[in-house]
Amino acid sequence: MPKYVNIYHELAQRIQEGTLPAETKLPSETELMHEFEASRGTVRKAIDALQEKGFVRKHQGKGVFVLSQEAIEFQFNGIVSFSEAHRRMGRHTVETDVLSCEVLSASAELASLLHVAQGTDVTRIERIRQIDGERVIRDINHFVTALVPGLTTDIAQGSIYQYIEETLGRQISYAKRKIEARPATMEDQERLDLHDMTHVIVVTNDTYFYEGQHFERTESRHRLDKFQFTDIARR
Amino acid sequence: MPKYVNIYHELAQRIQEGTLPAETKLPSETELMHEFEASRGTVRKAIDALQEKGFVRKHQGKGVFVLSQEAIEFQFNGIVSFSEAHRRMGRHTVETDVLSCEVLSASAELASLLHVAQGTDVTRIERIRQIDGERVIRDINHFVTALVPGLTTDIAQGSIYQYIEETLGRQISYAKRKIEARPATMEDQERLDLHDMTHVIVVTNDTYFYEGQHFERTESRHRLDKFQFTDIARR
DNA sequence: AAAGATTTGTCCGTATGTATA
DNA sequence: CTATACATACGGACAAATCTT
Repeated sequence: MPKYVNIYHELAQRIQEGTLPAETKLPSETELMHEFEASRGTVRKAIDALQEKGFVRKHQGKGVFVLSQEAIEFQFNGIVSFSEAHRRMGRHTVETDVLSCEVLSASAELASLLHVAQGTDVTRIERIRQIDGERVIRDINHFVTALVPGLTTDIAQGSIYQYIEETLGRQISYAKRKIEARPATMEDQERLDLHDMTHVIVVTNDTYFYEGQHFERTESRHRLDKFQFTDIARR
Repeated sequence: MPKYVNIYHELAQRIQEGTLPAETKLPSETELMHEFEASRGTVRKAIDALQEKGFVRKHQGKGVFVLSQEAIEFQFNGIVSFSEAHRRMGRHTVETDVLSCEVLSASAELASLLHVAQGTDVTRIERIRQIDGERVIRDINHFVTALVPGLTTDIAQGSIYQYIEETLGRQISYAKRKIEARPATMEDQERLDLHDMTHVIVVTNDTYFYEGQHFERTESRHRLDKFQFTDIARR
């Protein structure tokens, strides 16, 4: 592991333990150089990483200050899958039913959305998520089969992202999200326990690999009262 | 301006102009060193910034590759105010009515949310946003008065963030957002044109200064069919 | 108010390691 | 195996912002 990563971990740990409390100043770069027997550039790289992750804030001429723990806890933005998201919340029963998992030929519309040629093989997966016994989320995934081969019902039952990253060894880079409310369709009413709610919240997700290939478009349809999205925006 | 920023701007411009098209490789660090008469570290810092902004992707041993224009256009995440957001969308009439702008004493609940002592002065602003003549958004802001002094109805009519950054000269660092659907309250029904819609989408926003001070909590209540949120998540 | 010390920001040059072609 | 390209690390110099004397 690179030296600056070790320094980063060491400092991050001190901050999380409280050895370096919020509002206090980090040792100066010169002091850290001596403590870790590293060059100034290496120490600076570690501190830059700490700032990137929201642990500290640098001020020219003043020093480096530890930010509040609260700011640090909010690092769980990024791409969050359904199961990841609910593990964080309170105790809930979560169950996934895979309704279908099939390879089909991309229509003109879908091909355009996924940036592939019409007729390209696409794997379509439809899943229902039950929380505490109620069917409240309906996920419809479309994967470019050539980029994400070997999908099965079994995999869809668990975490598809885990399969992509660990089994296929591909790295996910970024996702574009759109969140909006839409009138519930007939299919939504059939497959979800909507009670008398007339709308659903639709989260449209386009996900890209590190190399920039667009490999997925997913529509996630949520019952109004079971939807929540949390996020942190930096600038 | 620092040298690496100049190099960054120059390369970013070439990418946006198409002089460096997507999928192609950037000149190597050695070549850029000669072209810009800069050291390797300086060139690397510029390239790192390009990658941070989503223009390029670095690959050890291979080179630096320009990403698609589409990926680049999606840089407008971050903290987006109402008026900024609608300038981007199509042609719409947007009007803001300031219902109230008053300083009050923080209740126990509000004080806890804003991390201040109970009884601290808080400026409360309530605004209605009309799009194409329909009242569809209701914003309720709470600012810590000591941190954001001098707010008036006139300022609330325009952009409060612009006032904070330009007039007060303070830098906004990050915002925590929560998006969820809630049953419409009586006040929502009075002050918005909800027609028969029973729910609103509530965006709760907590905003922090660069120094880490929590200065604002805002609730933005949207009519279901006029809400849309777009965002890009990197990891 | 001015001078000096401290701390972070930028830039340079060099050397070596690691992944890829 | 060799060459290329990016990654890491070191050391030194000066600039800019801030704090102390």
